[in-house]
Amino acid sequence: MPTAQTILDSAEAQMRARGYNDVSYRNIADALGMKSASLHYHFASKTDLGVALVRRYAENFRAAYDAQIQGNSAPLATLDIFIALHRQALAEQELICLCAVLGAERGSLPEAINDEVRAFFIGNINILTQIFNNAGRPKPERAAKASVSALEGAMIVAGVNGDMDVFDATAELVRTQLL
Amino acid sequence: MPTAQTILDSAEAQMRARGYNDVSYRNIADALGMKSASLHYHFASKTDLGVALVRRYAENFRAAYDAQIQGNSAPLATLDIFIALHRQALAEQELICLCAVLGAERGSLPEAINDEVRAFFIGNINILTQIFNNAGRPKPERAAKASVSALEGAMIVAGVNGDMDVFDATAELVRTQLL
DNA sequence: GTCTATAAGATGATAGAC
DNA sequence: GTCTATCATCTTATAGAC
Repeated sequence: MPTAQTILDSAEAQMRARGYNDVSYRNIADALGMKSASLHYHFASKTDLGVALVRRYAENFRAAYDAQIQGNSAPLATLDIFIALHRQALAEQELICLCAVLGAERGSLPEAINDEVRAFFIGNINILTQIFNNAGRPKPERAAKASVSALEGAMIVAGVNGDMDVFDATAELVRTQLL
Repeated sequence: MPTAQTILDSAEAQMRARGYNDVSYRNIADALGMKSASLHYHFASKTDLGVALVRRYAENFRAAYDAQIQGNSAPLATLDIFIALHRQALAEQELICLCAVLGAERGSLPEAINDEVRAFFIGNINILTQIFNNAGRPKPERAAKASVSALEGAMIVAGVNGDMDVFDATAELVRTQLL
């Protein structure tokens, strides 16, 4: 595996647990048995690292979604795939969404990173708008905005409370929009 | 106004915009025209400051809620007050909920602070559980968990996207549970 | 590509004068 | 209560050897 990818892997895991500002080049280097100076060869600045990280995160999410929807699934089945994609890492590794973390720290982040976070949210809103639209729901974009918000918030509250039922109850509310 | 309160005021405004880890004793002191050493007289450690901050935030929220519900309002009217309490600071000052920010940074915070954040979420879930219960809704606690999650997430996504409609669309979804 | 060495600045925190 | 002065440590980042 290319070193740049292992750097992003470590950065992602740490930032999803502790936030952008608590993760340093040293933290990441230590976790990989490297020196912090070496990381600057792959990502000249922390901003570069952050931008690359969110971009990869969004691409991976989209790729996983595209791989799981087989052509013309029913809207509810497609929504359940979208929900499951959010649920996974939270249940298995207690990791919340990278963009929920970065979105909460927005005021301290370089605008280039905020732009990528926004693109992730808008991309997900677009995915869900299409699903709700296919189901013939009125105002599909508003349903999509509410769904993205609910699921992002659910990861944070479920994480703090140590209660996966918080996530599942929220997912149920999101699903009612297609029932 | 007591100095301790003005310190908390500045800390709250800054942390709700930039996160816990990007706000320092120096930042707060500068904003107040003081020296960082002086802050340690009022809050010996940053953990003490954080705990006091979340505790005051939860108390203020609860007091504002109690002041606005007049005795026996209808469930939907009461829910709208709860929603409006979340909407205010976001619309007027672009400040998201303190506990949404701290919840996102959970893995880097002292456990004493995480405990206060959890108490805030549980307190709000209890408030909403009572509202949904009064309305005769089945599984009122699950509706409450979903509502808290949705509103916390809505503040983050609305903030990043610069789109208050994200919040309002989410609030609408929360309200459907009483329609 | 990775290292050592280093820079300039920020951080939470303390001691002690006023 | 607030200050000056100071501390040990951490931060992002660079220069240059290997």
